[in-house]
Amino acid sequence: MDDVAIDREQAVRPRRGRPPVSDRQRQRQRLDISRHAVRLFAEHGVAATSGEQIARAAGVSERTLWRYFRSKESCVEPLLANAIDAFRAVLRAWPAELELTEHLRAAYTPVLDSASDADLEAVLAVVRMTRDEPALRAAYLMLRERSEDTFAEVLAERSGAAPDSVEIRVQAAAMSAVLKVATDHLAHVTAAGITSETLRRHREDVAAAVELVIRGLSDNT
Amino acid sequence: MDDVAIDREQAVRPRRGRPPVSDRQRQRQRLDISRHAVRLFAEHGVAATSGEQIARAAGVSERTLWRYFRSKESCVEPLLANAIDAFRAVLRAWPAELELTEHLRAAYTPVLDSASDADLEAVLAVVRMTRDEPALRAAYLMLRERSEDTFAEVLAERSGAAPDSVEIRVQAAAMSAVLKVATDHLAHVTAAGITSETLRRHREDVAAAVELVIRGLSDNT
DNA sequence: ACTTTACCGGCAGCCACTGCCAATAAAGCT
DNA sequence: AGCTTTATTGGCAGTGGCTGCCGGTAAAGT
Repeated sequence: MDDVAIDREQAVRPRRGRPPVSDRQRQRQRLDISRHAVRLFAEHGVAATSGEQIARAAGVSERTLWRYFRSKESCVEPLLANAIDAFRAVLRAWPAELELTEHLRAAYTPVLDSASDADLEAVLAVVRMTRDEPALRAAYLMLRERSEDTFAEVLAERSGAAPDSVEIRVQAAAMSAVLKVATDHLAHVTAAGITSETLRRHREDVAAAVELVIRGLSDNT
Repeated sequence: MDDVAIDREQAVRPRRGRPPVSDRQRQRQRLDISRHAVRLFAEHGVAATSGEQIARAAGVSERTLWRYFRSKESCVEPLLANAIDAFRAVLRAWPAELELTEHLRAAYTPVLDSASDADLEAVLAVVRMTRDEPALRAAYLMLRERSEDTFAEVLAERSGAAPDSVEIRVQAAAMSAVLKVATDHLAHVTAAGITSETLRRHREDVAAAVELVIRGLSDNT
């Protein structure tokens, strides 16, 4: 009765050897390394931080570091991805009866749900670094683009259009672009410190701009 | 009387040694290398193409190759930048009395002005490759973001707002996002060959989407 | 205990990329 | 025409990011 639940993949069927590390734990490990990497990047710069240093700081061998990350710069991904996921989660929770602006104003806060303020500070530090570190900027832009898929799913569900239609893709990309500009701005104005006022203003900016973009694009044809 | 004209830089003052290569010629050289690199990337993939191969194909030493490009993937930049510049030029030529949609419909053609059709084919090939080559995608996204500055200048001049204001940045980024999606789509549908019908449709898509984005965002406040 | 499966660390090596230096090209001056 | 000056080029050695490979070990089942 317990190994009958063969739904997909290899199901629960009793396996033989050592079980693979759970995705949960793997992501924890990646996030931990990410925090160390970002700190080192901020302290000494990306070029002056070696993979060996990151590995030592995180308490793993260099070999395993390269198993967890394909490049030095991609070490910042887990932290940034968490921040972006926070917005994706808010978007998914968008109730049908509400205008998007209202929902964002009520639910969107750039402080990560389960993470500490230190992570938010680190994320903004990375965004600030992307100004002078092209490799970091590239990694950041790649992450932002990946999030467009989720945006497209939600927007498609709302409008009834296909998630991979050009119209939906355009809306998702435009929304992502708005978030990028707003986040860059937030990173810039918080260089001297984060205040609740700047965060409030950021939420307001995002809510207003996203609404305008989506309204403009969905009034189509 | 002839070395008095010190306005800025070194002016016209008769210099002594070998003159530096003109930017014109340097860009020609970069473009030439770029064509070879893209061809090799398309034939064997990025990973299987070495810097030495690119250098040999372009007829320069490997050392000078690295002087012209900071990374292997950035060898695609000149070709892509030309294509993006074509749109920037169209945008700059936007006459005051015309709606943006009308202007784009009339003036925008993704065929490069002074370059051959082979270059357009190569550009679309690169965009197609970015689907499976993350490094190329990253380079592509970086170029697109750089073009946002020019977009912002033009849009700022139109609306009277500052080019680095959040509103203008949002418009420029959204416009860039629209172009990105439309270009990805064009690259996808032209995989089997370019027809004038697909190009016409592309122009139509871009004109319509850009207009909607800008209209939505500039009706602000 | 024994087998099986998966993660981990060390080692050797490839290659992208850089610093350094000698060689050469292209200009002006005498 | 030589000499001087400045800039580009190419070779060569070295660094470091990153990978393939392999043996050791952990965690499961039998």
